[in-house]
Amino acid sequence: MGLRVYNSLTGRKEDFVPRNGNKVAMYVCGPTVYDLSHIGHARSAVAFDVVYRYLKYREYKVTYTRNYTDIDDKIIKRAAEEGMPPAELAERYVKAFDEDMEALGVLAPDHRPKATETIGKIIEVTQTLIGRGYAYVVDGDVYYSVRKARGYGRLSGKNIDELESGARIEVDERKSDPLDFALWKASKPGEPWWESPWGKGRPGWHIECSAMCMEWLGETIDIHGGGKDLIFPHHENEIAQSESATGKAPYVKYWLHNGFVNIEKEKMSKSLGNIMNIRDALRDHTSEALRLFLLSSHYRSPIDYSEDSLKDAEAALERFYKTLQRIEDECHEAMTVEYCIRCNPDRFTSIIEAMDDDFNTAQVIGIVFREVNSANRILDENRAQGKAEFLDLSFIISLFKEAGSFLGIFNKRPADYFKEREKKGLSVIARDETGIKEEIELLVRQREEARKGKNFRLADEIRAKLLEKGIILEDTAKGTVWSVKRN
RNA sequence: GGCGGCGUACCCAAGUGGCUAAGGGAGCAGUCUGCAAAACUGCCAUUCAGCGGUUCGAAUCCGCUCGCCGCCUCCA
Repeated sequence: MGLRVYNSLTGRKEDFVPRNGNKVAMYVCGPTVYDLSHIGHARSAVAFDVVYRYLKYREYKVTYTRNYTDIDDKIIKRAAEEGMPPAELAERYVKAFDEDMEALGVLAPDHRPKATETIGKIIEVTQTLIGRGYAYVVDGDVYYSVRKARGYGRLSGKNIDELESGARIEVDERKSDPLDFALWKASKPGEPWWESPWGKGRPGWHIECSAMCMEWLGETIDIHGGGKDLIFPHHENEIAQSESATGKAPYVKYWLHNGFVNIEKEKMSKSLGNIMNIRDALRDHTSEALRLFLLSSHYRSPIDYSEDSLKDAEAALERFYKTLQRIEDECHEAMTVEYCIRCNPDRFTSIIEAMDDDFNTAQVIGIVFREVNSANRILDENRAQGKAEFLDLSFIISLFKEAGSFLGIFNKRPADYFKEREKKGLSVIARDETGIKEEIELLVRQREEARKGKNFRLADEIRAKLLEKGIILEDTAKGTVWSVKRN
């Protein structure tokens, strides 16, 4: 059994067979950079990051391209509002997006082209479309003739005639059909522009992805990803453009679409005012908790973002890293001994089978936590019997490493995780207070003194006082450890 | 109106024809601990929105009903 993926084009899971041996060309629609990215962008980026990592893990030679849409109406509008050049605004949010991606542990794709760096190819494809009779020019605009496309509506399951009758599209008299869409837009005064055979103008939205795909990956590709909302019209239009420009079909062999992040069961939208930015979410929670939350459901299902979900994810992560820490402390050999992971096929292959089944990360996470439980059990037993049985533990460590390599979680040093956790936690209980750490540590030392003197009443008072502040104490063999309560 | 999806315990969430319905969070009890915490052990869905059908066998397939959501317009 190999990898199977759900293909939006056919509506079912299919065996994944790349077009050329083990080479995979993959393209994912990136953000339009006119504002900070929200957790919906995070979900798409993380979902396809896992796809990318897993394909490489399965030894495919993957070339992954994700674009930045750095020129469009929203960017121009926002730039005008802020009184800055559109290019500068776009650059600012490209940088912000990259920072967010790094925080989330999203690997950089092999190519990250910008629309504005691909104008030459966009013009070339547009010209080809005109030459082949699929597009027409009106007053410096160029439109694509949807009715000329073969198989239009196949991806989204739409029928052209029904689309037209129910169209809510503003009627532009210059288009010969309301369904036609712009490949090239003549620039209005004050807007950015590029020289073209049809005059000064800028690209339409859909064409840039077709052009960047061709430029960086080729005329046809294996995987194309994006959010579910891009299926229509964006991806439908991309297919029409690319296939009619190159004469090669299918443009994309496997279409993969991720589900939405909802807030209170409703889609995030500017009009509802319920957008959750990545950085706002990361103010109080570790980035790994956000990533774990995103990977705890299947990538195609809708997920509901809430503070509680993030807290649950954080609690789960703490459980994981506490266990890892225990192994490090109590059975260090397990960390260093090389264990042949495939020597324990039944426990290991279940994670491969889960991933092979359309990237079932939720199931893999379940398996990882089952192993967390085994590890703790072994450690308890070792403690009771005073011996270090590390072979099984080294298998578990290897399993964590393998799963972590394609999930992009579970692969920090425990100390680093707890450090980040502490930082986020402290910022919640004392937003601007400095010296809080010293204060806590002083109290902890005082309590240890009290305990040594068997003054348990004072010790308990100090513990209660700290708990009120949101600090939890744990008395371990190595001394008292404090941490910030989740909330 | 057209197209698509979903409904699994207190919450989140895997499982899509056949072993005891994963896992996380919360809760309850026990072990450990000065007491806690953590960890471990046990408990927590004879049942998968409801009804009917197919089948030796269904949470999983089919039909209907109810409820929720998305796309059809810029959107991850």
